[in-house]
Amino acid sequence: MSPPPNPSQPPARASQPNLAKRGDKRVVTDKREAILDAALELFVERGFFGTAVPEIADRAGVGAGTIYRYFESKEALVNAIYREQKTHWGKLVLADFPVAAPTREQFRLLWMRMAQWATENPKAFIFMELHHHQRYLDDQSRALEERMLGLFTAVVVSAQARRELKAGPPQLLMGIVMGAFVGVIRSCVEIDQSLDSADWKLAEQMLWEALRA
Amino acid sequence: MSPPPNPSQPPARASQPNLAKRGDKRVVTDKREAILDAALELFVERGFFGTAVPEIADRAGVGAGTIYRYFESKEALVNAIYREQKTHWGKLVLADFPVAAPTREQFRLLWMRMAQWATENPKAFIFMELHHHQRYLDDQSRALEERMLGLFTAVVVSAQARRELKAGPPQLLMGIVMGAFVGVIRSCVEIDQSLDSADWKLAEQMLWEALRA
DNA sequence: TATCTCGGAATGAACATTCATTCCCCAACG
DNA sequence: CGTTGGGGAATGAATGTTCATTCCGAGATA
Repeated sequence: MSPPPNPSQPPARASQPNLAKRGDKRVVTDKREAILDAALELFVERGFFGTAVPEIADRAGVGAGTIYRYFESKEALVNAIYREQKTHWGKLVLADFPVAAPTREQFRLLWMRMAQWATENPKAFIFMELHHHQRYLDDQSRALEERMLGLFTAVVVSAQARRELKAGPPQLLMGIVMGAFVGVIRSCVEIDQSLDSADWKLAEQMLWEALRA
Repeated sequence: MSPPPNPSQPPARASQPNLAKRGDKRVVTDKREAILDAALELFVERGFFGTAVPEIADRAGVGAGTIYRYFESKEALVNAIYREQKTHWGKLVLADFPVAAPTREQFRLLWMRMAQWATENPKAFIFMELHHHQRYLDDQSRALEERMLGLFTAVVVSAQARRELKAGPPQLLMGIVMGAFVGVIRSCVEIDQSLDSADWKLAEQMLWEALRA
């Protein structure tokens, strides 16, 4: 019953700085980060169950055991990635959201921010899409998902109230937009080249025409 | 080296009718069908690697070994499902396609047929979407996919030539439409209730407004 | 030297697949 | 009409493999 190293708190954060004097967190973060990156890629390529933990270790350039110093289990790892990406995404997309702006502007902003983020992190986007609602996501991840969904729903509902969006189940409108967005990402990930900004604008225009009242 | 039963040819078809006099194929088909159905559901719920073969057997109400009388391997099983569904879907959606009709009509027809099929077989639709481009799909399945994609691309390109659809990469337009469609399906599978026809029409209208020139 | 992180072989559980056996159907026979 | 035997379908325990997780010795740090 001797307490094992606590994996939810990466070694360095728990102890005193074990790194170069200058408050340079990287020595610590590096491995954790490498693991997260490798796992993200592999989960996207092969799925959660299709990915073996030692594979993740190989790609991250660490030993298999090391993963368990940073994460309690494979499941904890996937949840960590999910939450980290979702949070990051949410912050970027919703930062300073112009609550009072016309819906047209709001939509353009959301779409373009999403496009930017997804262009820079296409794998991360696909990851979130893929793992959405999977049974290995824990309550905390689900709650996060719910919360973000709620934010978007509120925006949609209020825009509908102002008659700037078509009436209809908010779920439906959001499903269409998010689905289309994923479709766009896929259409470029599959070709393995990123969309140019003209294409993104075209897509934005198309979706707006779909949504507007 | 004694030849094992050939799994690609279900037992009954190879031998004399082993069933009730009346040319009733069901005794044979039943198990194969039950396996396909169970596997489809489980693959949708848990993914390919997340589903254990004996689980499939349980849900199908057969012994684990029986699956291997009908399919060479788990991989062969998933490919069989994929091809069967894709083919079925293609036939239904593209039957008597009105090549000369206005694009508006063509789109309405395609959308509504897809909606009907997906409403009747939501799991099948999600299955196809999920397994699309996975590495356990074999060349034959991929080729089928390509062929169907080609058909749709041709329709889009020719409609663009007639200036009835927006100009832009056909991949992009198709990605948006299919993505949005999946989004709609998801929005109702997740709520676990099927969309009513008004919602389907609304979605169709929205997407058409996105596409039209 | 004392402490702490790492790597990767070792471990036990779970899995896909196999195969010896059972079960079922029916035709032949008494 | 009841019994019996053959043949093939079905089964599920057994098999070898793969995997998530653990463990321990080796280095690094101080």
